[in-house]
Amino acid sequence: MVIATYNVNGVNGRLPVLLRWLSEATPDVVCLQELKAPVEKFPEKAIRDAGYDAIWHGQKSWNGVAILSRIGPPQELRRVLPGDPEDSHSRYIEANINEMIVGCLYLPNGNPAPGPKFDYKLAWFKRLHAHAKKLYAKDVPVVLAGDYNVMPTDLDVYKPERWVDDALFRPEVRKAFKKLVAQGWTDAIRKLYPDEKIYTFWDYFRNAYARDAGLRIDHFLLSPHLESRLVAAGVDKHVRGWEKSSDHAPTWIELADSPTGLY
DNA sequence: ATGCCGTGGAAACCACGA
Repeated sequence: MVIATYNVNGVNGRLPVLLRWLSEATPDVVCLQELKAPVEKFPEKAIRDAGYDAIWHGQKSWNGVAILSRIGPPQELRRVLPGDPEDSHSRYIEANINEMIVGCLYLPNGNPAPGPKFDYKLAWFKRLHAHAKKLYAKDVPVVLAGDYNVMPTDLDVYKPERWVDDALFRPEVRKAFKKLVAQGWTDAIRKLYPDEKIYTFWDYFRNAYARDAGLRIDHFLLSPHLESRLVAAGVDKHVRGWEKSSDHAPTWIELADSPTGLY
């Protein structure tokens, strides 16, 4: 089974790219971020025609997350990260798919830092930490996939010294990610490739993609049930080179069949 | 060091992204 995460940067503007990648890669489950579309403008029919059931949580102009599946309809568990009734951003959606919990998240960018946006990012991280802890305690297969807007280590940035004061790389944020993983989660890409430079994002400007001036900010955190089944992972980097591409590339993991064969 | 590119929405510019 292949699970992917892809920050599409506008699901309607990128629809041809998304559909092309879906037909080429045929992932079983896909977490999308940055739909940039209200709930009623989600391209449900095109996604369905591509063979996917979907749930989504959008809002006008910004944010927005979705979970696609071609192995059975995602059963929605929640569409809000608990802990702040005032939070109006659509940044989290969670589903049960064949006895596996899939959390799709779009963590706030946080720039400029310091400032209210950075405070919001850290607060969101704290809520994610609390929720992830509860999910972990369920002792069931869980994957938390999405755009974390964090480069966990120096290896995840083309030029770390340039990013030390950025909200994606500041010590507080790296520490928050580390603390989250320390609950017992596995960073899937790093588990398989502990020493390799692997990026999931390249800026649109300054020729970043051609220079491979990238960042690794899209991650999969796996509970122990799924970590034991992890057989492959990668980034569909070439998609970033397509016309009208998002600035992120689709990132994926492959899991061996479960012992029960259910998922 | 920097929004240089790109999106969406409103209004012919602005907010936002990483």
